[in-house]
Amino acid sequence: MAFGVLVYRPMDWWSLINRNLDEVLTEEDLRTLLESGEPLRHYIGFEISGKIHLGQGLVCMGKVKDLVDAGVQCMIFLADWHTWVNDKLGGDRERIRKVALGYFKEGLAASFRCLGGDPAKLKFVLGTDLYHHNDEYWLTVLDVAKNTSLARIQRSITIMGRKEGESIDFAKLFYPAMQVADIFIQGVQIAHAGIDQRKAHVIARDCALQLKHRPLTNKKGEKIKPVAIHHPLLLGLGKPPVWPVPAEKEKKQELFASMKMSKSIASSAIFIHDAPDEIRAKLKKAFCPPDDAAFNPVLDWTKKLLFRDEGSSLRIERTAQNGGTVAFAAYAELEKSFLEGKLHPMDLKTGVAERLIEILAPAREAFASGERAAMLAELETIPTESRQ
RNA sequence: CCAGGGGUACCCAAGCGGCCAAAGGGGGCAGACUGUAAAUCUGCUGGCUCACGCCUUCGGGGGUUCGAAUCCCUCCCCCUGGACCA
Repeated sequence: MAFGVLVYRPMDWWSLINRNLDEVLTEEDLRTLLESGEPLRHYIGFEISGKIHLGQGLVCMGKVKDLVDAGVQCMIFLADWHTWVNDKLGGDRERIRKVALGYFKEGLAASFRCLGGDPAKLKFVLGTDLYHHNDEYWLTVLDVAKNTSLARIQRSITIMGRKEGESIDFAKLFYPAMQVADIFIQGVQIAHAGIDQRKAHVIARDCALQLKHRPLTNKKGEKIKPVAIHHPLLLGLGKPPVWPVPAEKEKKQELFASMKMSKSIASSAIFIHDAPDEIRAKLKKAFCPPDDAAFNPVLDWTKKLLFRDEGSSLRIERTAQNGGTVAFAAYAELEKSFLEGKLHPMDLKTGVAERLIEILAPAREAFASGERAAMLAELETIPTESRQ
């Protein structure tokens, strides 16, 4: 649904922006923003780390779609510098830049099309371009650094997919401050990422009112904190490292992070351009306990990918012997049926696979041949991680 | 720059002159069992071979030896601490 002219309808904005999220920091600040009537700017940053999986292609971009529909100016930040600092893609800056503007940009655009969006409405920004001849940026990095502590930066390196306490080179300590500075230098009121990026956003909010050089301000010129919105992560398709999952909430959170879809474990993830048979095969191998809904990747995906929109439905073909074809009009209905044993895991898997194959058709076609196929082929020859 | 500890197959980790293609675990793959996966059990898991066997591996390079992952030299890298700057 295209919005030729922006229509200011705060309550619609609210539900679009707020839905399917793990958290909003804070809801009150978001409300204030929406009611201000100011044009809203959003950003989400991506490390250029390899193939685009469904968490990035459908969950991240799904939220971007909501924001675009709500009339927010959305920026997709291609974080080539961060990628280099984090030793991804072989640590070659020129190659990273090339993949960012080639494969990655094209892949995110194709993902956006899978969601029914028009990529022309997205603004892609490359880190290198943002920082070029921009002393203000590095000033902002230092301003952020002056307003947080070393201990806090060290704790925040989990945003890089690093373990707390892991030995790292010093450059990596710049990463969180750079990520925070990206928000302020671009003047975005809405910073968006997965819940795993929470620590960076909390630092941004905590130092927002102290910044001297590039504070975020409202139209009255008052300093404000950026609103942070965090979408959930998808579960990886494999069995959780600890099973059964302990009941304590804190442990659950930690564990959930270790169970997220990871592109370094190929069988845990599906990529936007995977072939139909790969999608079927990966789902067939997925962990799918018939009596657990909380840590069941297939149900998790069903809920987050197939029922993200109100009014979604899922049709599952079954043989007459297995109960015949069924359709579910809501996730809750499907989950109930599954837990009652009326919907067999294998049938759920094939149903989910077939629907995903449909959804991903635009991305698959985009990368099937020509220039984009070449970009993908080239990417696959590059090691994902390495120290220079 | 110094001291100490390390670098072994996809990962962790034993081995410390021949019996080492290299124990053990994990992971992966295949099969059995389940209308899925998991769990459990069986086999495979450097390359080429049906196989005997051959070839390439133990951070890089160079030596010693009939023979080296194992000893010596040298270089590189990682970790812990120290020194330098004061």
